[in-house]
Amino acid sequence: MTNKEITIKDVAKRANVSVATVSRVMNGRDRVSDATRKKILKIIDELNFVPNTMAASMVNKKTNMLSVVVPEIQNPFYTAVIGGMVEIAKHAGFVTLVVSTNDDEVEEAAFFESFLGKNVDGIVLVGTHKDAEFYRNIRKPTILVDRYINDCGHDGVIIDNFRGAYDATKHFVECGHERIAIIDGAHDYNDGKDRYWGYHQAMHESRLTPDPKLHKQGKWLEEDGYRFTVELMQSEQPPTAIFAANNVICTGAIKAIRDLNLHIGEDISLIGFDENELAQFVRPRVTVVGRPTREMGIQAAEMLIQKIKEPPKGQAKLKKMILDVELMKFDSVKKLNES
Amino acid sequence: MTNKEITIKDVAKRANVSVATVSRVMNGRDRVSDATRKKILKIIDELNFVPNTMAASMVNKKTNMLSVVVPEIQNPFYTAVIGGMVEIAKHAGFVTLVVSTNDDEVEEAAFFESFLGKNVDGIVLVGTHKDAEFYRNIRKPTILVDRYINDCGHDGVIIDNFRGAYDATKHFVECGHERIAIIDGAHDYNDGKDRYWGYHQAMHESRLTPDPKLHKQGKWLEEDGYRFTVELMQSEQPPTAIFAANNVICTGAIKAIRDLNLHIGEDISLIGFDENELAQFVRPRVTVVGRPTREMGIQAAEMLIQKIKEPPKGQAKLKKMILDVELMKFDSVKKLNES
DNA sequence: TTGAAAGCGCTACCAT
DNA sequence: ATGGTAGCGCTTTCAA
Repeated sequence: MTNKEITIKDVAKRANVSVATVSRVMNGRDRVSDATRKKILKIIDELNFVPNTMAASMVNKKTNMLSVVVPEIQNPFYTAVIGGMVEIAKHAGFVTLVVSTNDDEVEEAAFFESFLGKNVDGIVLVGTHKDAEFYRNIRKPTILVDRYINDCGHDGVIIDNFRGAYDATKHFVECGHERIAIIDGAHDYNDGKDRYWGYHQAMHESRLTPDPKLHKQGKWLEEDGYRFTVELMQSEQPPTAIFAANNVICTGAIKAIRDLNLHIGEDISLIGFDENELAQFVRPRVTVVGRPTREMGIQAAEMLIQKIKEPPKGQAKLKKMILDVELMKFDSVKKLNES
Repeated sequence: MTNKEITIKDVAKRANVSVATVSRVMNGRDRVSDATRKKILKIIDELNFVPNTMAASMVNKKTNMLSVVVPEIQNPFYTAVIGGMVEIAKHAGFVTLVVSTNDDEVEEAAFFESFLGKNVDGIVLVGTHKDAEFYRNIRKPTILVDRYINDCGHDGVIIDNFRGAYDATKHFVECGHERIAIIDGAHDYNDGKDRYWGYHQAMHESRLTPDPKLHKQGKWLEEDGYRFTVELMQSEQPPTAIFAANNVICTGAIKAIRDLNLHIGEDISLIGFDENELAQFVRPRVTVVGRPTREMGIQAAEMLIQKIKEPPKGQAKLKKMILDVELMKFDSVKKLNES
């Protein structure tokens, strides 16, 4: 009745060999006579023996599992990153586990304390912590994605946020816009901050002074995208263009514009950052700063696996891979300067 | 230079106590004199000692980690289920790892063979396999969600798919529709099959013979929702109503209707299954069969944790929890029977 | 080619 | 209250 797990010992006993020999045939690298190999294989099959990977891991200190830690699993941007990562990892023989931190530092820390955090071979991390210290305490191969903190002690895969925002803003300017609003969230991480300053610089270079009333800063949430768009459009001097600094803010903006009975590209011009379903759906399509989401996961996974296979000796220089963004133009920006 | 991991032994040595005592203070349940406890705690802190959870797990056979295995992590339905599960698990002291199988049986099987699959304490599974055999071979506490196979040997949390489809179809009928189309995918699992038969029964009860040409069966994908909607609307005798049997098929249908320059609730009536962003966005909103997605994750997690804490002795009866659905009516169904 | 045995780092039982 | 020690199931020298 007691359904005792069967172990390597049982196999050895039944085969009249030592556990060492059984271990050898399981791992294949050591040589074993053809006769005994076959015998053992047969018994393994009969007994339906599956080795305890944990015991093995205790000895050779690896688990063949990676993890990807993201702030929220609901955001399509992160699921795309995850998708890219999982695929690469799979081909390299790793299983990937996904962990969502709810953008909460405590939950993030808890993961690293957990069984999981302790036993993965490497981590791709979209971090929530704002202090380099936290990252420096991570002692295993880790790649930071999207959000990067300087002096964190790990390699990173990020995109050119500054340039994305800069290009978007310039595009507005080229089309004759001057009252250009930006809706963003806290500048806790480099990504958001860079986007703001990209906007800022593009404005100044165009000899446009950004009107502080046109900078709406809240959280990186759809509801704030909605709320601020309404506020902007109902203000005394509404903008002619809005730059929505991430995908969900853009979603909120689109909904607000619809509810205000305004028309994108006509009553108000709009550019979003990162693709999102609604921006693709509405007509005219919304121009967005496109970023290679899936590719980010792929690059991160490759860097990570590389690092696991050949641990850098001593203090290798940190690598920061910056992937390019591209302004995907549709018709959500009205040309004000054409007759 | 060799950054050797520090272990319980190091702590014991430094504190002049046995490893047993150190183990005791770590786990707290055995009693230790206040003096030594403090001394040991201090040393643990100084040495920055973190116990190796894997070694502990080898002894007490639990890892405090659960996993939730879903077919695709991009689908908002699954991320909602995951969200519910993770929250409950967290409160109970479990870390949850998310695994996506890409709706591929091989990948699903691979998970169970992996380090992860072997070492979680329990699993919430939206399975991809179609044979009960596969599930019966899973030897740990497992709860099947959404897709349920009879004789699989595990408890389940599912919804009343039949009734959802039945109610939707009835609603069409009550509004005077007779040419009611259904777009669905393969009937590999109970959920999809039940939806079809719910539709079927509602039709027959209403003395309407379902026109085979109005049953479009492809894959459960957005592109098929799109393609079939176009086909239906361009056919000789288009339907007046379409039942889109899952969330992404509904998304495809909405896009197709938009591209055909038709109007929902006017030129064509539409009901979807499960909420989706587009159905919420378009005006008029699309009526959908709402299901308690997050709640499914919550219930599954609770059942799972319960089962882990008190393993059922012998052959307990299997529990299948069926959650209710609700037709969320908006204005996407035209009333044909009003003057 | 194979076996014996020493761990991996921890827990839990049995002593003291 | 504390220590000694036998495992957990496997891998990997070292010998034979």
